[in-house]
Amino acid sequence: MAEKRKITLKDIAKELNLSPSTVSRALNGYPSLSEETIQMVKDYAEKHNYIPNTMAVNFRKNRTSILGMIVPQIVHHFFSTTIDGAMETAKKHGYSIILAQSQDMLKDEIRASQHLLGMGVDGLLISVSNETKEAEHLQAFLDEGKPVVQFDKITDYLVSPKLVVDDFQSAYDAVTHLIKQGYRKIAHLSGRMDVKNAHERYKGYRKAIEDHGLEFREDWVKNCWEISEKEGMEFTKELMESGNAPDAIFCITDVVALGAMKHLQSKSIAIPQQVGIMGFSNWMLSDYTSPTLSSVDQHGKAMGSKAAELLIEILKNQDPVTDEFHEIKTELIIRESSQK
Amino acid sequence: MAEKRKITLKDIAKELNLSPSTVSRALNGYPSLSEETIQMVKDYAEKHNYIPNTMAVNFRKNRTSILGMIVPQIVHHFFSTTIDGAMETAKKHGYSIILAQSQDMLKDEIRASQHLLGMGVDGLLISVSNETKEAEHLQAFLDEGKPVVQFDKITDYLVSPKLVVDDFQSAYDAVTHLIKQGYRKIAHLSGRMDVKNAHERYKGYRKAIEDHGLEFREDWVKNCWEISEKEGMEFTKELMESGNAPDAIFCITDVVALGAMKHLQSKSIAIPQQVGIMGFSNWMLSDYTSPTLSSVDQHGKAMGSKAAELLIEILKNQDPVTDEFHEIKTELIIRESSQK
DNA sequence: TTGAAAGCGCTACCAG
DNA sequence: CTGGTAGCGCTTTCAA
Repeated sequence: MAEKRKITLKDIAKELNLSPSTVSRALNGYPSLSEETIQMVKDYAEKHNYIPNTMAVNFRKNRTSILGMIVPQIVHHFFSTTIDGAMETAKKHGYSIILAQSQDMLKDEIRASQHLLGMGVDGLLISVSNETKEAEHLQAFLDEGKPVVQFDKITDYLVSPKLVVDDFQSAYDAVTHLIKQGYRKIAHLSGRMDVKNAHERYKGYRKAIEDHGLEFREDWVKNCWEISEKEGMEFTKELMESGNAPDAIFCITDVVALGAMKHLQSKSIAIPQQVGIMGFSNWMLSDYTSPTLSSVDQHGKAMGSKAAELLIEILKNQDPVTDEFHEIKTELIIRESSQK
Repeated sequence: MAEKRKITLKDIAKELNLSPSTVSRALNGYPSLSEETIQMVKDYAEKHNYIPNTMAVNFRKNRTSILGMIVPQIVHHFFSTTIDGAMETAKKHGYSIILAQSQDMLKDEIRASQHLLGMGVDGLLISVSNETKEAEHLQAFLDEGKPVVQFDKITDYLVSPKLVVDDFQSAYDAVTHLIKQGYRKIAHLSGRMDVKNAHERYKGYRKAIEDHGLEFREDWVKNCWEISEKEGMEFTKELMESGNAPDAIFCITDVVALGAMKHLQSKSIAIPQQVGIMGFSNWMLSDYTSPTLSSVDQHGKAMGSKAAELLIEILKNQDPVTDEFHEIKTELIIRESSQK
């Protein structure tokens, strides 16, 4: 590989009989320089294709213009949209993003945090794993003066700006929609109750049921651990074969809803006529299933974008990291599976 | 934000009455040091939580241990799996990845390349945009001694290792499967003929048709430009309403196949009985459509992983960048849409 | 086995 | 308006 000797600031200075400082200033647009000097330097730099050495600049300024971003999984429609949004905004402000994933395991999240911290990222965007019940590894960022912004899956163990959708309200609205469609016996395939989003959705579900004078039954709530299609199938089977079959199911996320639909269809139970289904997250595939799946869109791209914006704002203004909450509006997407 | 003063190599040296060089050597495991010195330094570093300043190391060594990766889109099942694979392998070798997307536009690809080059990445993994018909912006990496590895969507304008699936053979096999199922009038919703993958698939389709003595008709080949569901619907409509309706359609990718299925279903044409459908790429949703969609899995994760491996290999051995081809095996996934 | 010292490329402070 | 210069933290010769 042919290494091409790169021209440096000093080279330009020597060639132009200027001092390195002057050249630096000219290139970085400082005010107190004569027009002609600036032009001369810029012309020369352009002509000789000068590229500043980023590593030297980073080193000197003690910053990298790189943000770290940790999500549970990259191969996941919602998270990939948040990444998309974060990258777009980061780019706009001259930042790059180094990605890492936790696979929803604390061990991996800690490893990734340390790696990113070691890399010298300027700040961190994170959606924590299901297992994250403490935040020492994140506090380490704050201790080094590097701000952290949490989004979607958050932990209260870290004082930092937090960006979420209103899971409670979204679930409430989704279930209310089912009720308005005439469903009366609504079950819930929920998630782990120690995971905040899941718990909020559960509360929203329950509140909607109770506000509308419907019966709340413990045995109509099933906790999915892996949030998988398989669990959706199995719990739906349990529900339907119990003495008290529901006439609608509100699912913690679309993949669980798919499992529910698969089971019902295998038993020739008509969706939405006999049983209505509501998902959550609005995965891309929800529009392609048969019947199409009603869901709640979380506007992942907007969320990623906003999270990056918050972080960059803190970076630019050297703001202190505070415990503020921000909300992204959700959108109820009504398709076939929930319309009687 | 409370900045905590980080301890440096010099601090350790002073404290231990050693020279910085000795400390550096101790920490980096040089051979010619006494056991006790090494232990003393390591203990001290550990105890005082010494973290080397990556920026200084990068600067000094003139490398970042960061790989650049450019894909057309991140929010795309196949590409997100390649990213997953690349990240996993990169991590294993101590590399990080900075992502960028081209949105399938040359302009954005060039911008991203320059950005990554400026960031000082050690090498580049890229799947080029549809518009990439020259490679100056990629050659710039090679000119600086930074290796480039292309994967999936490649351009011949750059001499570099290339990693692809055998689109020709995969298409040939997929179409052959349709023929064996008894379909005789097979159409093809193809892509842009100036995009290599698309052209290869087209050739595979055509060869399979001809090898089995079936009729090849120009008007059974429709070129999709955006590779969208909408195009899938429209071209399928055209095909079905022409005098010569096909009895199977081989689609350039799954999303086009979904469009085809939507149109057929809107006309109550039975899949796979009346018309068989074959996709390509094996998007996650192919397993959830009704009927489920047969497709070709490209093993994206393996591809990303292998691409990273090739790049890191070059980096480690300082190998020259050569024009070698590597192949990832595909897998024909037969589901309902293609089985009469 | 260890130390001294140079220097990577750049920025920023202090002078003039 | 411009120059001189120190120094960021680390690695790596060269010398001892």
